[in-house]
Amino acid sequence: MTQGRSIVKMTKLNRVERNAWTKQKIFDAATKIVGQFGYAEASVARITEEAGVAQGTFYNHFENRQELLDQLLPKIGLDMVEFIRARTGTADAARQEIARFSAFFDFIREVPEFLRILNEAEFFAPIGYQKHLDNISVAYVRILRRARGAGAIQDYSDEEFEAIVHMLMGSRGYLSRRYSYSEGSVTAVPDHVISAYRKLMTRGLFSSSGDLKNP
Amino acid sequence: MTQGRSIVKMTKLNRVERNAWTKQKIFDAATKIVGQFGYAEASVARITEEAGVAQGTFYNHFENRQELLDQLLPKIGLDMVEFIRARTGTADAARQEIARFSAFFDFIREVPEFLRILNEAEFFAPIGYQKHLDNISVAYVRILRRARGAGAIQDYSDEEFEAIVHMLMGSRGYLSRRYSYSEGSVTAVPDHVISAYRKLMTRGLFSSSGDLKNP
Amino acid sequence: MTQGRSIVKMTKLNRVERNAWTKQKIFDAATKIVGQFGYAEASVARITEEAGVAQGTFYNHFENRQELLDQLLPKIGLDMVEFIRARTGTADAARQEIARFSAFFDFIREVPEFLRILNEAEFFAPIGYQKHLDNISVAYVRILRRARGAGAIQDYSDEEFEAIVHMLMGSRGYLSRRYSYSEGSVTAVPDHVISAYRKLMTRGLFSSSGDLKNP
Amino acid sequence: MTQGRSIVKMTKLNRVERNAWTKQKIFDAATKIVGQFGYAEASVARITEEAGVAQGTFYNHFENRQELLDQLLPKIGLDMVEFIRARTGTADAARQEIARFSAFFDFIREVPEFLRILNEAEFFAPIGYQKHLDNISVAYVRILRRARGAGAIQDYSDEEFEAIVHMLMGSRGYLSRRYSYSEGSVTAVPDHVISAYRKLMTRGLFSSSGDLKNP
DNA sequence: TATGAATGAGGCTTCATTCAT
DNA sequence: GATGAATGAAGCCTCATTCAT
Repeated sequence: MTQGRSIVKMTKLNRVERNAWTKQKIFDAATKIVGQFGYAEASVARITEEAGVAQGTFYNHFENRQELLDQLLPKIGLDMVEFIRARTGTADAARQEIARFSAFFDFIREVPEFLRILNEAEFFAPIGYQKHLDNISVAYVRILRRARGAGAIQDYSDEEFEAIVHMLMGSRGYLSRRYSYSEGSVTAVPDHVISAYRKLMTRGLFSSSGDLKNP
Repeated sequence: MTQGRSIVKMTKLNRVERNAWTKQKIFDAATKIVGQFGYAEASVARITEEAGVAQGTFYNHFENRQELLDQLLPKIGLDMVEFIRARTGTADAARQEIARFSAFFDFIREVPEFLRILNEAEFFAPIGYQKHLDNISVAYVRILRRARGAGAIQDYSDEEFEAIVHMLMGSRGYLSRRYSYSEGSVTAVPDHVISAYRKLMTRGLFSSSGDLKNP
Repeated sequence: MTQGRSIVKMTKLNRVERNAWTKQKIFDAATKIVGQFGYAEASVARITEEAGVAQGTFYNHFENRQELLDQLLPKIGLDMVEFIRARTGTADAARQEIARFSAFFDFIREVPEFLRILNEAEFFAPIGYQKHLDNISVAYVRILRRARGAGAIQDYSDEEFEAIVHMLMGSRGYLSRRYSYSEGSVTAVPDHVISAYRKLMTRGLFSSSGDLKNP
Repeated sequence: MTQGRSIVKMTKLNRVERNAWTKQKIFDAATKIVGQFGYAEASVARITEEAGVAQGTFYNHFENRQELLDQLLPKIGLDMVEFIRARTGTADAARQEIARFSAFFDFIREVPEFLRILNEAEFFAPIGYQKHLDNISVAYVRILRRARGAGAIQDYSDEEFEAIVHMLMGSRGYLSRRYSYSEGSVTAVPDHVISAYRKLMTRGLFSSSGDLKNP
C-alpha cells in the first residue's frame, strides 16, 4: 500500500533493478517532502538530498520537476482506492457509502502524506490531479449506478451521479482539511462529521432504509 | 459589488483620493492577474506593470506581496455574500438554499476572477482564506439554525451544521472547478448539477415538502 | 552640551526660528538613531519618522542624506572637547593627560550616542570624520607642544607629536569599543585600562615625575 | 602568503580542484573589490563579475554574502601574522616590538587590500573581525608575557597587557589610515612615526636598555 | 547512469531622491 | 517651507535545468 518505502539495502542488483531502485528512492523522498512541507517547498534540491542522490540524477529519471509531482497523487491515489475497497464490506449500499467515507479518513491517518499531496495537487500538479480525479470518479459513478441497478438509489440520472460524485469528493476534501489537520499531526475525524454525512446520504441519496443507526 | 474597476479617469483628485486611487489600481490589477493566471504567477512586477505604477509604489500601499494576496479573497468574498443575499428571495428554506447555490455560480460568471482567487487561496493566501471561511461559515450556520428554528430542518445538531456547511462549500468548490471552466472562459453550470444538488438537499437536509420541482 | 534636544514646545516662533527648530529636530533624531543603531540603519525614512516630519522635509534642510551624517560627528565632537577641557584641571602635564583620557570615557557615558557616531564615522561619514580628526589633532598637538615648552615632555619632535596624537586617539577608539560596550548600555572603563594608560604615558611620553600614583 | 591570486590557467583539473579553484576565484575577487572599494561596495554581483562566474555560482560556495565577507579578514590576517613573525628577528624584546610594528606596515604595502579589509571589518564583518581580534590579541599577549618573564617588561599585569595590546592595535589602525593612504596608493609609513612609536614603547613599556637608537 | 558545479533568469524588497500639491 | 506618494535602480537570494566528467 505504501509506495515501497523499502528498507532493503541495495545488495546485489542488476542494472535494471538499480535503476528502478534509484527512481523509487526519489519517488519516496518526494512523497515525504510534499507530504510534510507541500509542493511549493519540494525543490529538486530538497528531494534529491532526501533521496540521497545527486541533483543531476533526478533528470535521468524524470523529464523535469513537474513530471514527478504529477505522478505523486495518481500513484498514491490507487493505494487509497484499494484500501477503501478492502474496507467497504458487503452491507447495503447506504452502509457501504458510509464505510467508504470513513475509510477515506482512515487512509489519511494511515498515510498522512496523502492529505497534502491530495489537497494541493489541484494547483501544483494539475495533470496528476486530473488523472486522479478520473480514476476516482469513473469508479465512483460505477458504484452508484450499480446501487441504482439494485434499487438502493432512485431518481438520479447518470449525469447527476457525476455531479454527486464531485460533491462527495469535494466534501471529503473540505472536511479533511478542516478536521484532520491538528497541530502538525493527523487526527481522526469527529463523530458528528460522520453522522452528518450519514444523514445527508441516507436521506438525500439512498432511497430505502429509514435512517440506519450505526455503520 | 465589483471592486471599483473604475473607468473614471484621474482628473482632479486631491491627495487622499489619488492615494486611494493608486491602491485601488494595484488591487484591481492583482485581482485580474490572480484571476487569470493564479497566485503563483502574480509577482509584484507583473501586478505593478498591469497597474501602471512602479514596483516601489507597491510598497507604499502594502507591507509586502503576501499582505495584498491575503486581502483579495475576503474583499471579493463580501461582494459575493452581498450578491447572493440579493438573489435569495423569500421562498421556503429549501428553495432559498437552491437559490443560493445557483447564485454562487451566477456570481462566478459575473466576476470570473473569483474562481481562482477562491480556489487557490487556501494554499497561496491562507490568512485571507481563513478570514473568508470565517465570514462565510458563520453566516451559513446562522442560516441553517434559523431554518431549523422555523421547522424546515430537523434532527441536525449545531456541530453537524458546521460539518454540513463545510460539505456545501466543498461541493461548490469542486463543482465550480469541474463545470465552470470551459476552455478558458467561465460558463454556466449545467442544469443536472443543480438538480442533483436540489435532490440531495431537499431530501437529505430539509425535512418538509416532498420534492420541490423547480426553483 | 547635548545638541539641544529641547523640550520646549513650539509656541510662537517666527519663520526663521521654526526653520531652525525643524532642522534641529532632524538633527536630534539622527543623533539618536545613529547612536542606537548605527549609520547603516539610519535611513532618511527612519530619521524623519523619529523627528516627526515628512521625508520631503528632510531635503529642505540638507542637500542629501550624507550631508547630515557628515555633520553629526564634528558637532558632537566639539561638545566633547569642551567637556574634556572642563575636566582637565591644572595639575602637571602628565596628570592632565590622564585626566583627559578619563574624561573621554566619562563623556561617552554622558552622551552614549557618541560611541557609535565616533567609531563608525570613519567609514560611513568620512568627511565628517576628517573634520573631527582635524579639530582634535590640531588642539591635541598644541597641548603637547605646550607641555614640551614647559619641560614636561622632551625629545619629541612636532612630527612625532602628530603621530603620538594619532596613537592616543586610536587607543581610545579601540579601548572604547572593547570596554565600553556592554550588552547595549555603556559602562565605565575598567581601572586596569586606565592604569595601563597611565604607565605607558608617564613613562613613555612624559619625562619627569617618576610614576605618579593617582590622578 | 598572498591568497593564491594564482596566475595558473585552469588546464586539467579534476572536479575537486576545479571546485576549489572557483571558490578561490571568488575569494580573490572579493579581496580585490573590498580592498579597493570597501565592503559596502562589494555586492555579490560585483564580486562574481570580477571573478568571472555567474551570480548563482556564488551560492554554491558560500552560504550568503556575509559569510564570505566574514572569512576575508581572518584568512588574510593569518598571512599577516606569518609575515610579521618571519621578520621579527631575535634581538631583544623592545627591538622585536619595533620590528613587528614596522613589519605591519610592510605587510600593508605587500597586500594593499589588507588596509580596508582590516579597518572596515569591525562594522561590515563583525564576526570575521572578532575572529581576527582573537587570533591576534591572544598571540600578542603571549609575546608580552614572555617578555615579562624574560625581564624585559616589568610592572604590568596580565589585564594591563590586554589593554596595552588593544592600544597597540588601535595605534596601528589609526596610523595606517592616516599615513598609508596616499592618493589612492599605499605608501611607506614615515620614519618619524616609527621613531615616535619606538620612544613610546621603549620608555613606556619595556624596562631596560635606555633608548635604543635604530632597529 | 551518477555526479554536482555552473548557470542566469527572475523574485522580493529597500531606499535615496524627486516633485506636484 | 512642508508634505508624502511615486520612482526605479540596485541588492540579495532561489532554483530548475544543463553538461562535462
